[in-house]
Amino acid sequence: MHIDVNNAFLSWYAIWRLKNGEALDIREIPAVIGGDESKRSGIVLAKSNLAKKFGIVTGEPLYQARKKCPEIKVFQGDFKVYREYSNKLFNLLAEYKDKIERFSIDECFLDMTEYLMNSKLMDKAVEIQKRVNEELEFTVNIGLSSNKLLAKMASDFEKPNKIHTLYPNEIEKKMWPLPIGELFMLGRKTIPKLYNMHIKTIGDLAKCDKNELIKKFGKHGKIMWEYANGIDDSKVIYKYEPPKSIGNSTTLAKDVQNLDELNRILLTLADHVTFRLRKYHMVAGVVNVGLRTKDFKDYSHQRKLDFTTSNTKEIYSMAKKLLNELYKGEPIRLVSLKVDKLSDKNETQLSLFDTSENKKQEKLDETLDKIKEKYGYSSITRAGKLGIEKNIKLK
DNA sequence: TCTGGGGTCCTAGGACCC
DNA sequence: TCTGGGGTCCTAGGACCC
Repeated sequence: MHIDVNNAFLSWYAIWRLKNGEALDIREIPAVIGGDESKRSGIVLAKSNLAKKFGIVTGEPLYQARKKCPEIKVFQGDFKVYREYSNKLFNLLAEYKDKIERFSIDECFLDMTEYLMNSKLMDKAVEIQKRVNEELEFTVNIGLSSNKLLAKMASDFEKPNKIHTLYPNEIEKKMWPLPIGELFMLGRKTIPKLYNMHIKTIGDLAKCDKNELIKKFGKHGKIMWEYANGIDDSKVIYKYEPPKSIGNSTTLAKDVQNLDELNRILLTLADHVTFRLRKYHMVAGVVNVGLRTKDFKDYSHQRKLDFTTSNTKEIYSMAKKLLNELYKGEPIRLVSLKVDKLSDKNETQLSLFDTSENKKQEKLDETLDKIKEKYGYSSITRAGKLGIEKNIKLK
């Protein structure tokens, strides 16, 4: 069973507004959840059903959405609200299954094999949908099938508040007529290539020669052929999986063409990334710094550390080195910092160079983290950063 | 006032080893 | 008798997801 919240960010924000005394339900008007245009993050993150009728799509710039529908209302939303409602949904679902794969903030898979066997699966889906409607006051689409890919494809059929099945014997009728762009894992780069090969529907793709696709697209070719044929043997992953990488990036309100300023932005990112890393009790083995120019060219440098660490100063020191190698002096739109090759702190061998200076640094991080946990992330900051943070936004 | 932010996985090429 | 073959590790870039 795949469960997908309809217009998640917008629905959840709408409910939260109503609970906080607002009269207008933004689900009933042409509305979107969007970024902040003055900070150059003005894109559509979610849309109401009425906004969808105007052809507004997720990910497009707000100004384009406004061209499609001049009276569109834009709301900024609130990530804390999303997390709260997401948790409510997963707590409700936990009453049905201990095995839940949280696929994203608003999507999950449930392994309902035992219900599939005694053909009670549809009854369960109806019951879950009804409870979500009544108790949580939003709607979900539910997809049912014999594997994850088909269940996910099914939940994407007609919306909102619908339950669909897509069993193997329904593939030809329900999935093959759809345009290839509807298939999971076919994105904006692959679709035009397939179109050039006169492959326009999922059915066209399914009937292709598998080996030809592999020759042309490698591993991805194999996956797209299998998905088009409804083949997927992946399991519902219900165990906690620690993150493999942690990163933060920021689009700057104005392009920056100054290495010192980029370094200060990087320090802010380093503070944030390492704070999150330490919250997971993990250490990193690789540091990656990326830049996006004003023409949307992305480039990055990464380097392995001689040791693993979660210390702000050490990560920042490497990040700074990488930025200095990377930066060629052009106007920069976005700066990113990512740590990779993560491992559990307690399972990591102590560095041979675990000096008293390192211990002091670790103590400093710990102390600052505690203050941030207790009084809020921005309760304490660096003197050198005061005044520049208006060009950066971090949640 | 044109184009977010956080992730995972894959590929290609180069360095280096035996 | 100019330059094999197999492997690992590392880095840069890109595709895709929500």
